[in-house]
Amino acid sequence: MLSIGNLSKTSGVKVPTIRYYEKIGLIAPADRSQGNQRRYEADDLKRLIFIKHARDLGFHLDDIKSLLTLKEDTSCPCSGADEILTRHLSDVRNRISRLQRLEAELERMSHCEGECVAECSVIESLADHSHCLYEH
Amino acid sequence: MLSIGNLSKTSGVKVPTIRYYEKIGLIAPADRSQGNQRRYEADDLKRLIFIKHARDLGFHLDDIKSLLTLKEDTSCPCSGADEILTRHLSDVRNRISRLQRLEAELERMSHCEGECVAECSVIESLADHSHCLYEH
DNA sequence: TATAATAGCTCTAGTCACTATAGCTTCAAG
DNA sequence: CTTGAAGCTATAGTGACTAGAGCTATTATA
Repeated sequence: MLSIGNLSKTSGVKVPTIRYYEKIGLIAPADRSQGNQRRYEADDLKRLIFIKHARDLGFHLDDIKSLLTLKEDTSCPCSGADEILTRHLSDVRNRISRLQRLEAELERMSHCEGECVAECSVIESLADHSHCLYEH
Repeated sequence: MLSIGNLSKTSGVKVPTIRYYEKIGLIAPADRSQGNQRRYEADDLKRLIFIKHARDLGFHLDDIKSLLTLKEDTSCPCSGADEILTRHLSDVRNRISRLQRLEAELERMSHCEGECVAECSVIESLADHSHCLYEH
């Protein structure tokens, strides 16, 4: 039997976040002690670690909910899980390439040599889109 | 004299977003027509394009506010602008490398070959952190 | 000039995934 | 038995918008 504080320490998920997950129905309402405090078991910890792990990997709570449902239902083929992952992976790749173009742009803008703002390349670049390397 | 709709079209910033920017003080309250509709001039368009541009590059509104202030004050040296940019650039680089580690992890997890969830590598990977390549 | 469609107005609430605060109660250690 | 840490609920705030309701103004066409 774990208190919410211990569950938090063991899982790495903050206490208010655990309560938040309960509130939105991502985890089941916890059992309560006589004094109305939450008490958890090993299974709850497992579920929370799964969630933590998926969040660290950037999955949305919605997708995590779906993954947990798939996990529960041992009969159902896992193509659903694969689809969620594939979608997420392509999303991540998208974000990477957008950020890399951004990086190039920012790199190019940086290291202003002007002394006053009138000559500041940073501000000039931001003001005038036509200097840009790519469309955005 | 531009209506908010035309300002929106020309700048690429959505109408409600323009009103939102006014509300939070990022742009000055617009002049009004006799019928109380917002009317804009060339300078307002310039400022909005600056903002749009900086947002596209991922700057926070707070930083954009600072950049606009620096832009206004033509006397002040632009090291402030350079600092904001440098900070943002390192933030972008951070995000890129985190996403790349993520990508590797997701790639490794993907293409589940199991038929039922008990064998699904995606779900298994999420449940068991010890399979991971890096700490997260 | 009349009318209808489009655009604009304000205000409130919702999004996502938490985080912070206030004011209270319970628990565990000494 | 006391004290301090941990727990409880409920509400509000974050960032950067977005959506909706219910109204008014402008503009294009008949």
